[in-house]
Amino acid sequence: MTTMAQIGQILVDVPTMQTNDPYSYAIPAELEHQVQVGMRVIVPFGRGHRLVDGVVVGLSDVTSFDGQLKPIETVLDLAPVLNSELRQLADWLATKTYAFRITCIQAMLPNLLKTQPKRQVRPTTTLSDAEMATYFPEGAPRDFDATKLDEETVAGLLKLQRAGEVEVVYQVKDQATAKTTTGITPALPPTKLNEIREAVSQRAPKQADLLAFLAQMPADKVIAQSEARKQANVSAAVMTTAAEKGWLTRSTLEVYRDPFHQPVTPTKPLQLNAEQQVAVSAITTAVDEQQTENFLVEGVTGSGKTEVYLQSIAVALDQGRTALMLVPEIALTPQMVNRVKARFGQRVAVLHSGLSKGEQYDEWRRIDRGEATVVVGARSAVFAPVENLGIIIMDEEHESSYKQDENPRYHARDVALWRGEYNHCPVVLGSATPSLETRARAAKGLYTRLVLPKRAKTQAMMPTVHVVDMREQMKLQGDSDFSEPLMTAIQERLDRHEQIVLMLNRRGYSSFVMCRDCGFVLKCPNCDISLTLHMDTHSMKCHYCGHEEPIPHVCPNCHSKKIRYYGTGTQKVQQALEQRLPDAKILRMDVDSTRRKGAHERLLRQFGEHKADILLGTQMIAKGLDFPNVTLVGVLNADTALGLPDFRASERTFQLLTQVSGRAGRASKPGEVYIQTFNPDHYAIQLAQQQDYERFFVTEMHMRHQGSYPPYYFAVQLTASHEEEAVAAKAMFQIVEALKQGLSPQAIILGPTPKAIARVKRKYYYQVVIKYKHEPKLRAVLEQIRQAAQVPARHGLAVTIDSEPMSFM
DNA sequence: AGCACGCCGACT
DNA sequence: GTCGGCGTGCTC
Repeated sequence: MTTMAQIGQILVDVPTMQTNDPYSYAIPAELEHQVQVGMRVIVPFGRGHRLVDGVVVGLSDVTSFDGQLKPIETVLDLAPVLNSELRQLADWLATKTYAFRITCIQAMLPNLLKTQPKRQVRPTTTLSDAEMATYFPEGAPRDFDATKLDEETVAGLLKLQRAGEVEVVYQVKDQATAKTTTGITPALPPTKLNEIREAVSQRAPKQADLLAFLAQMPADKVIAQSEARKQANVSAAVMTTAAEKGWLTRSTLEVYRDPFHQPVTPTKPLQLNAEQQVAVSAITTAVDEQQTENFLVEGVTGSGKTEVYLQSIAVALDQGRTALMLVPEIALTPQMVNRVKARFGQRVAVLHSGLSKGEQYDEWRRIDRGEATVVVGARSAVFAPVENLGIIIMDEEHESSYKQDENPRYHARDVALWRGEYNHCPVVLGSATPSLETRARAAKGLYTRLVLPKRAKTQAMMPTVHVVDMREQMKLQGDSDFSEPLMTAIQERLDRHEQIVLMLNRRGYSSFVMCRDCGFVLKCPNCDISLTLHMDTHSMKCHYCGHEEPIPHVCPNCHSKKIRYYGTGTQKVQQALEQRLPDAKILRMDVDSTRRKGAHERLLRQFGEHKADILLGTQMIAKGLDFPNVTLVGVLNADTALGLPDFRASERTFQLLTQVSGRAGRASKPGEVYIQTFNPDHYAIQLAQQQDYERFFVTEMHMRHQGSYPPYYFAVQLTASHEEEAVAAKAMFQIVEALKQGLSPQAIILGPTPKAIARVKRKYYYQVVIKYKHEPKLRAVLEQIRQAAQVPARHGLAVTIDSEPMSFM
């Protein structure tokens, strides 16, 4: 071995622009053999002895820093948690998303690997009884978190600190703990154990059982005590006796928290149809040849995309490579996971937010150790530490949940493409309704387009889609959530014992209270949006900050009693439906009814078992569910999304309607879809009715071209927020000034404007959007804005940069 | 982020 | 004259 490095380059966990580059730390002799690049460490940082955590990103013998180096305090890991690929990815991501490097690294690691820094205070001398009683009522040392203590205590403690009577100590706690259980191993050779067994008293049959069990155990194997007890059929007491008598030794055994303990029945690859065959062979050729060829697999629900994915993955695995499969969070139902597990068994690891932190960590370790070679997960799984990737799949690539809406504001698709290039492996993007960006890139030849036209299974007929003009319905029967044609169709299904899915766009978005006399709308005192009526709690709630107040019976503005609900929420629709169809069983599924863990799956299972006739829900029902007995799908208000001030409104509406239509009519029963709308002539609705994605793509591309929107232009959105509207507005005007100065005249600057919902959680939001084609100075200008935003950040001004935002709202 | 240093007004 | 407010710069 060559001489060990003397200096570690550490990215400290202090997200600022000045600490975005690594700092040099001395490696003490006793840590020389432990420290490796990619490990987490604890280092002293700043004056005093504040401890922070950090990540080793380099080792060297020299440094350009000419001051006194501080030594690394502790090494937190036994093995690196970030390999070379992920370290490079973090750097790329930081540049791409204008985020701090350490923030990117944290986004890549499981939550449990985040340390918890803690401050404590303790007396340095003997304090008076009064002081002890005031400041250390529960003894010393005590936690010192200035944000949680009252001002008086903080001030008092700081005073004592200045006087040198107390000191602040720092701790950095590593949360990463593996779950353990007691393991046992035979302490004596089998012959000896058998001897003892024969000598043991007749009145101790259980001890004899255990001895027999131990005798047949492999000598060097450790098994869980609980497992041994089951197999030998003995109690814990017998185990303890055996340990005391020296027959076995106990040890600590590391176990995984397995989130999917239920057994799955293995499946075999299905017979492919011609188009599927073409797709699989194109993809697997790229896998074979280790090419960074990327694919767009276009196929409607039931066209057999998943089978194409699974068989392509199988080829990668056969070559000793690994696979990553990304799905939207909402589609990560046990149904989906089981399908992959059924094909690849123990090799599959699952990563998503439904798992506990411990389970996430364990799945992550199984991947890290190479024990799992197929990873299925939501957005952040794109950072899974799989090595030697042979294929990356991203299902439902158009889903907006692939974009993270906090720092780092990355799109999982971009990360997937980066990793595909790094690993020389194909990336497969799949969707029935690809995002315009992706479809446009396929048109340019950047992705190979593979189309799966038919329904794979029974050639089930595509559903008939009816558009119901609600303006006419209004004239005919007044204000109702249900049109006549839809009600008739529902009744038919009920008579035939078939099932119905009804979708309401957006949770209670329009269920606000309005005064019919003066038009007054009850709004949240903290946020700039209407409060939503919740009949379950009999209160008005704000969906942004959670503010809650009683339902008004008198208008606060004009004191009229005609203050009523307006618009529609799932609960109100459910009530109306129950009234009109007293015999139908209705299941409601929205953010409120699925808040509890597992509620989502439970509701779906109930519906699958036909314990209800009608499933009523928000967008979430449009995705990933597959019930053969559903022959009618109704969209109650197709327009809500259309009216939003967003360039993607049509795209979203089209995707949603197409997707939900796919829920109707599987197997042998033909399906019908009713779309209720006030805009029956809108192209997004018309083309969704005709299920004509290609024409929608062409039409929408034309609209985007007209409006200079993505994918014709790149876009960056900047937001400034502050408790005082004037501060946020002023900051945004200054930003716009800087942009105008720095950018070329070709750059289109939209704004500054207050955001569509200008006030959320007591803060005002202002934004600007830059649309551009070629703007070499953009990075420099944005970095300068980022730099300048640091000073006012101390006074609560938050500036965010979102490259390629999902919407301009 | 969090700490010290330094510059200002209000107090013993 | 000093205590303590906050604005600013720096942390290997």
